[in-house]
Amino acid sequence: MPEVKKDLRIQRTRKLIMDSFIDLSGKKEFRDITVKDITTEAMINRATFYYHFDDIYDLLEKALSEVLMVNLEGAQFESSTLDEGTFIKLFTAITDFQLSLSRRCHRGYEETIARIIREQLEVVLYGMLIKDHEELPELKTVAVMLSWALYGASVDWKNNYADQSPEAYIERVIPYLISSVNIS
Amino acid sequence: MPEVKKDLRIQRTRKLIMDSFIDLSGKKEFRDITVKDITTEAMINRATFYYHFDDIYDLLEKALSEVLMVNLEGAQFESSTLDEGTFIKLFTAITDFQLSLSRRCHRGYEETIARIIREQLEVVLYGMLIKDHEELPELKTVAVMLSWALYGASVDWKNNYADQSPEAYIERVIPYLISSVNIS
DNA sequence: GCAAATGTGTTGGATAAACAACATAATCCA
DNA sequence: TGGATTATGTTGTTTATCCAACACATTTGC
Repeated sequence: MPEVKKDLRIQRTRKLIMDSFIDLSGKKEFRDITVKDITTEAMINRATFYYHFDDIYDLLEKALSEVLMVNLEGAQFESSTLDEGTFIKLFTAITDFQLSLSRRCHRGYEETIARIIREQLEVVLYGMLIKDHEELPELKTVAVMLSWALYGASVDWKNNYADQSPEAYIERVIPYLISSVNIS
Repeated sequence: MPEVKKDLRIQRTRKLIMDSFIDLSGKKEFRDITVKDITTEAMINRATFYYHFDDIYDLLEKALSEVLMVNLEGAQFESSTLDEGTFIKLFTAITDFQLSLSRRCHRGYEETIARIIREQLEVVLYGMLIKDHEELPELKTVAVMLSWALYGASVDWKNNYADQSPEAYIERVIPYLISSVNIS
């Protein structure tokens, strides 16, 4: 579904850049990482960086999207519908992702990260919803709302319930969530 | 001294190939490694492999040379003359290298490996000899003989003295070696 | 405060590397 | 054995990447 660029050089170069960036993120804060650092580490020319990304924020965005997408694909959302089990898996994928981020200091970019997570969630959720129903504009909105809900829950879990497991946190709520939606 | 190719693409591609080859060598025997394996792992086109290397044996040769050269540079031969200390360091560099090889199964290529080690040694030894003397054809021959001597000693150590340290093995002999050379 | 140094983003021309296609050689396995 | 599959090298064309140079912003340190 993401338009796959096939030229091996493009795949390889993007991988080198992303890997270098993730590697550097483990060593210093985002605001201390320069394009020069990344291209030196990746052994590519700086001009080549700009061939693939608008700037370092564009890279941040795409790198995070990709990492999150890998997490989500681990939940095999593509082959499943939106039942309780996949709902829990989605939630833990988000919390896992946020945990891995918190170890790599992206302070000051919470807004960006939040948007990335929500946007990806939205795509995944919509993909699942149209398996049970048909393609409707209303389902787009449902996906938007559920993505905000899941993201908000992950923030709440991190701030107030980090002592219990993400699974426990979300399982606890699901029955009430379903009934409250059914009522309306 | 090795003609340094400056284009970043060349450096990067060679590194990718060499790293992939060394990586694969840790997983399977040399005779089971195909060019396809290497290029797939390195994410480069097979034709590009042949742009840099004649064939897989050429790669074996250059990869081994490079690894050995790194070992030898660790001994800082460039800044030193041929005294007892550097002699011992050279010897341990060789035995270290052979040990690392024995963990990666290059069975059937002992001849190639032996030649690579001797040729590299010869270059390094000659570089040291002309610091104490001047550039003479005779010193080339001395370098040849010493390189054979050191290599032969490393084989003997591996076969018959592996229970003692390389340092002990070679230190033990150096006094006799020097006097026997002085006599003649 | 102001140089000097370092980083950003862009360009045009040169070149390494991808791709696709081919012929041939080695390997597999029924 | 023999046919199928897989690996080896090679080639012409296309394209991604390099390089060098540029103008401009940001940071650094005296």
